[in-house]
Amino acid sequence: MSADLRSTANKGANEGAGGDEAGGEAGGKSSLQRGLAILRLLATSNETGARLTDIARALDLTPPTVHRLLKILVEEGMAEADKATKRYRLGIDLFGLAAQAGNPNNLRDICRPILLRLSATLRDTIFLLVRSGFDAVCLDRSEGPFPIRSFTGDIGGRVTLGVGQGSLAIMAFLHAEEREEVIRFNLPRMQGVGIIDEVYLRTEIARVRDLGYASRSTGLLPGMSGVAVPVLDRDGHAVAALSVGTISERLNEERLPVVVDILKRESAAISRQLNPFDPVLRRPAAILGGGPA
Amino acid sequence: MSADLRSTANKGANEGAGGDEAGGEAGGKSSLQRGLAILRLLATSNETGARLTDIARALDLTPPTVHRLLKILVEEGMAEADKATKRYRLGIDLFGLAAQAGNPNNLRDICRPILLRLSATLRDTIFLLVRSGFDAVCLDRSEGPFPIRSFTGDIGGRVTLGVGQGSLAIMAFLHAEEREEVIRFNLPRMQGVGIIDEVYLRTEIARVRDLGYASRSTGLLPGMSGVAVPVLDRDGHAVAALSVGTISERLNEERLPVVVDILKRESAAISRQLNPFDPVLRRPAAILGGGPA
DNA sequence: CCATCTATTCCGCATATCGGAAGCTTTTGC
DNA sequence: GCAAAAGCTTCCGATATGCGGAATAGATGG
Repeated sequence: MSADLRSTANKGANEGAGGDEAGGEAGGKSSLQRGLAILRLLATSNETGARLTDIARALDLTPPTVHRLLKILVEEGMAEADKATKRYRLGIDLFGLAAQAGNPNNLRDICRPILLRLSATLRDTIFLLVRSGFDAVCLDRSEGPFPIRSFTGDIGGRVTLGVGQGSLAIMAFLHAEEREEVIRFNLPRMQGVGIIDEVYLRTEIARVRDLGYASRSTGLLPGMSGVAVPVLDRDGHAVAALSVGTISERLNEERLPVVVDILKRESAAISRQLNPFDPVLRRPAAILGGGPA
Repeated sequence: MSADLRSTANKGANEGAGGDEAGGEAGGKSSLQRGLAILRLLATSNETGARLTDIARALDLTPPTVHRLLKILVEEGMAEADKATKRYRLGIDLFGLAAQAGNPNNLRDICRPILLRLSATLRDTIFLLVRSGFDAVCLDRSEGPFPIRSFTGDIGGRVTLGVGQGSLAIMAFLHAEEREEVIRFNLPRMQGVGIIDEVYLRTEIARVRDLGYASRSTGLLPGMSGVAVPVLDRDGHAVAALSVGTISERLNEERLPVVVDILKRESAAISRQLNPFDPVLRRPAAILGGGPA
């Protein structure tokens, strides 16, 4: 049972009153927290949608409360009610919000064509990870055509920083003091999911720093492997990572250097776009060059 | 009955040419509304971030209130505080939410490669629009290399359904009764932005239905034009639209048929992916749970 | 070093929120 | 087709919750 990839990890540290333990589902007390809990719940059941009473039960709230909160959420565009099926889904307005979220320099937009290209070239799934606190978050993903895929990391999914090649690549290229902070905080969280031994972790980090990429054959899943390179800012610190997830056979001694080479080249391309001298013109923009298709 | 239907009515679309209207009014009354108002405000200032007092002033709230709400939002991962600059930004968790939002059948994932390909082929900006209530929402976008671009529609942006080629293409292929409902509701909203005349609108819709694509030379912006095709479900009703926005010169009599042809082909490809016989295997097939790439 | 602005804490008051109960609608079961 | 069950929505009083003024602490800048 692996760690949770979903965002449910953030249980508030505030367990004030005893209250009901049990499921410990959700919530907090403020209506804002409850509203957000509803949104998170909807996110997990968006394919089918959730009914009002389902939500109430899952979050241990009463129907009237859920009704009132949902009404607000719908009015605000954060949720949508399918009148026909009486089911609620996340609202599209959230989409507009998130298009801006946690996306420094429009990293996602910049990287998207590159991800597409990489997944087509390498025929494997490519991930774009960024750091968020003590986690790495999957900012984007592009599936390759290879029939066996690591499903790892839906967009928005989190991993403990240091677990997995992508987040290891990020960690290796953080500021030294930040890295120390992360190691200190994350070591306890890694129990059972990855590295337990601090010495080993530090050795790995040093190796990644040295090589410029992360690739450990002993993946979390038997038979699966990954290789990742950091995306560096102009100071040489990681802002993100490009990661390939595939079966171990496809990262053998012969192919690995090729993949690493390609990844590094694309990463450098991203860095270049991230650090233009003039931050305004981010696109090449060949003036008037556009002939008919 | 009636009351709760007007989901999308309140919020103005944010597409005025650069006119960014300060996030909007006071949050309302409930703390949930206020919290969401803060998120929306953060979305408009994400590049730079917003300070606590800025938010307080913009939303007409007191600093303590904003402070408390922000604290909750940060705890819940919906906002992030840059301790260094004392500025708040949207949190990455929003990203995880929105990856699921308003995205039936993972339309976005399916379409992304196609958008990329289209923008590369046509050298213009391609939009993917879906219907949301009485609006069309930009679900994705891929910029083409042509130096002059239609600014229309950031991701998440809304347009009144019926205004613009993309939303016209959707409207033309709705269920008849839905279309009537939309027309009735939207006609008043179109004053000044587009069609005012119901007869003309109906003529246009009929033409689009007939031709299978929407392309009016008289765009909203002088000199700019668009061409769009619907993305149909297996019943022949629109679930989305693919739209090209460019300058009128690039959609002349010679090129237009070519573009339309390409668009139609890609749209059909999307429809095919949308309507697999087995709706289950749409997802890549998760193998176990757990680790990052 | 003081002046100014901002972020954070505290606390009493009032209001917004909660949930039980009951009406109303839709679905289920027969 | 009817009765029963489940779900959705409205109402309303009690109370917890969130609000904002005032005060404190921290940052900024002259």
